Amino acid sequence: MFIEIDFNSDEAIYIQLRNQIFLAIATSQIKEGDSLPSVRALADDIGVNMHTVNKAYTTLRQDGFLKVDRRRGAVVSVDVDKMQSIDKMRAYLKPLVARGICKGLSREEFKQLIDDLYDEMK
Amino acid sequence: MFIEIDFNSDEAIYIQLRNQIFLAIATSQIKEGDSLPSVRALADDIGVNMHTVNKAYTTLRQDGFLKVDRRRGAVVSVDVDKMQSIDKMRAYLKPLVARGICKGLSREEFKQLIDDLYDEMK
DNA sequence: CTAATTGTTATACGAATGGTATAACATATG
DNA sequence: CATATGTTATACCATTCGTATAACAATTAG
Repeated sequence: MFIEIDFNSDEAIYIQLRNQIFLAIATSQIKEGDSLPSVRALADDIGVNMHTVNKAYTTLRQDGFLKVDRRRGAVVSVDVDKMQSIDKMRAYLKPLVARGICKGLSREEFKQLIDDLYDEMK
Repeated sequence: MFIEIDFNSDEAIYIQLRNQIFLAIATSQIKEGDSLPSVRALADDIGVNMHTVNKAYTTLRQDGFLKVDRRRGAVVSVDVDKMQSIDKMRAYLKPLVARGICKGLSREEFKQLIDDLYDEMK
């Protein structure tokens, strides 16, 4: 699989897992309609407990990235709600932009980062 | 003061505190060289424990936003290291951009958010 | 049909984190 | 000298994170 967990990170495992699934979807390594490994299989693969994977899947489902089909497992299915997505993103970005301004980052430097990351992923 | 804590938030108090200090510096409500209230005074003001404020101040100091002067208390003093700031910001932004791409946000919409937030703060 | 695998849920445990509560110390201020 | 400061230490409680079993219903494979 495409998952790499850093067990020495201060970031929770289920958060790392969630972020890497974001990344895999964004970079089309996983596509809409694809199934993810079962919680047990993935847990076994990356060497963590089943519940840790289940927690990642559950948050992804709640945030509208997965749907669970009894016969197909966890299927990538992204709910798109532009308004809500933008509102959430603004809330996430706000403290980061504030931090950046404090550190003297210009909006051009910020936008360059966005461009770089988009180029890296798409 | 300019601080408002949401005690029902799932975000840790010391994180909310830190973010609002970011915001206050970014919007020039607090300026380089200004002193922040003492940990005890601010704790008393917003109704939390001294140690919670101390934790926020400590992380702000470690991240180069404050310096502590024995005679002047916690003084706003932003260490600027462009390279390091950009590297850190890229790491913070990466999972957010991935999330945005999944939800169908274009890079223009992303940059618009950045512009909005900059306009709001500066 | 049977056995195995699936998602889901429940419970329990240990470790770490978040927040509170006192207390103490050295330094600086009035 | 008395007060307020930043800092540190300890203790306690609740919550979270991760792990460990276990069980259940439903679906799949043989």
